[in-house]
Amino acid sequence: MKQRLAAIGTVETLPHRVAAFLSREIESGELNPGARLPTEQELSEKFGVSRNVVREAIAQLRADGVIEARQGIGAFVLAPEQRAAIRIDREALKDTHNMERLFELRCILEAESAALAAARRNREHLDSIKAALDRMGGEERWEEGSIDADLLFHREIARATGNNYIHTFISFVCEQIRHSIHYARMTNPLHDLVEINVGEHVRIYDALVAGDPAASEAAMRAHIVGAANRVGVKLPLPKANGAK
Amino acid sequence: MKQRLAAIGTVETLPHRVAAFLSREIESGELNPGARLPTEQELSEKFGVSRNVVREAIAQLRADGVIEARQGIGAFVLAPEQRAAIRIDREALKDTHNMERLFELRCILEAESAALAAARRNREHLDSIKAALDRMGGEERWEEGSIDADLLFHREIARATGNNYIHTFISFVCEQIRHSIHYARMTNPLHDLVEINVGEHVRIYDALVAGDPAASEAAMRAHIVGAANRVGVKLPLPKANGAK
DNA sequence: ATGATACATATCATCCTACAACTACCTTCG
DNA sequence: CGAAGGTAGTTGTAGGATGATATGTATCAT
Repeated sequence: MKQRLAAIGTVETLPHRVAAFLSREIESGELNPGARLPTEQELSEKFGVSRNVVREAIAQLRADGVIEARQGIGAFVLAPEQRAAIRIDREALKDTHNMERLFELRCILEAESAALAAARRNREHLDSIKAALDRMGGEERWEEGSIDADLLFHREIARATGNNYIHTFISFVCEQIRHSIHYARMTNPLHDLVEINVGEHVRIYDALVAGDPAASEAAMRAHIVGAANRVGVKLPLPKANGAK
Repeated sequence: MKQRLAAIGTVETLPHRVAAFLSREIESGELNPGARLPTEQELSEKFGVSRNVVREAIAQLRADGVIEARQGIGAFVLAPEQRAAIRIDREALKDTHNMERLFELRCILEAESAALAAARRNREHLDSIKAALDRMGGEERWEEGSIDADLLFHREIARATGNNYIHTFISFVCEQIRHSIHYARMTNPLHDLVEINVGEHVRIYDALVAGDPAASEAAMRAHIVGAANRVGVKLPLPKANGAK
């Protein structure tokens, strides 16, 4: 858990800061696709860092498909759809509105995945899910261990779909929401009172055991809407009020 | 478009190769979470590259949250759920089975997003979608320009949800599928015969204009299942056969 | 003997210089 | 006027040097 906290409060290394700066310049439109970045030397002078640091920053942007560097010419901004990775800005997570959007995305992903999981889960999957459920029941409050169990519960369900990409995406989104809640709690301690609703989880588990896709989807949807509400986010989903 | 091709056939730079090697070692389980990586010097000797190259590779892995470097100690492998970015291995895209999984994920994302878009789209959104639709209709064959228009069509619908994360995720998944199909076509030229079904797109657009979430979702789902079939992928989705 | 302090070591973080590889542009020569 | 070649600028790679930080060890006072 110390690891986790260390990862959250990551020290801002120099290359990271340079990359974040350039990334925002691109995101905000100051550097349009096709535009050429300043040379590495210019950047190193501008930021007051060595060329090495600039290179590490550029290497990161290039790995993400944000820019393309061509030897002898320079580095150029690529179109947004050419991104090779999805990366979510930590700063943006501090905005409640973005947390709402994340919950919305999560609801879309997890609800239907729950239906898939219900159709494909096997004994081993159910056992893993049950184990996470039991760990969660131990504590009622929104404690670290309880949150871990909660996330594990959702990851295990995602794994039961047998689709590794679904697992990756759901894990990622859940983790981003975790961070977002983490920030919200720091600025507003009231959230400490929030509890994890075990009953909602049990209903999801039961539906998965029964192998009922529709019930699993409905239970998952209700749970995520409930979870969002408990942290102060209202989810205005059309599907939630029965556009079946 | 030349840019696009250049990006696909990206020259493998040394840091990229080192990062890919380490990444696979972690993915395959040879380096478990918590394990310590060799020192930068050891790695530079092992791969026969300068320490600078190793550092750029490590910077990349660290930015993705795959490893965590701690000054004075070393670099350690993090747990998969701590990843800060989603990145899909290009090699894996060459596997047809993975393409099927991607289509499944795409269907989940886009179907429900289409419902959201139907509820929230405004005039400007509809115009953008229509523009993409018109571009697509010009050519019948699966040509580059037509594919671009197709992807743009889907991106514009994702944008109409008003949720930037949904837009990002859908764009990303679509682009991965594009690459996957690209590879499939190289090894199996038969796929050249595949056409884009304009009718399916029109049905989606009409439902969006009508502002009908359920119809939009159904049309989108049917379209993606159809698109998957046309490239030789069968989607066994429970929702597809009426688990409403 | 024990505990605390200081030192040595290992490792990452950053900086610096140099050269190689590549590209665009300009010059020069036929 | 055209083409070959040279030159400057930029990224790619190499290697070493120094600073910052954590770990382990040795020394010393109590």
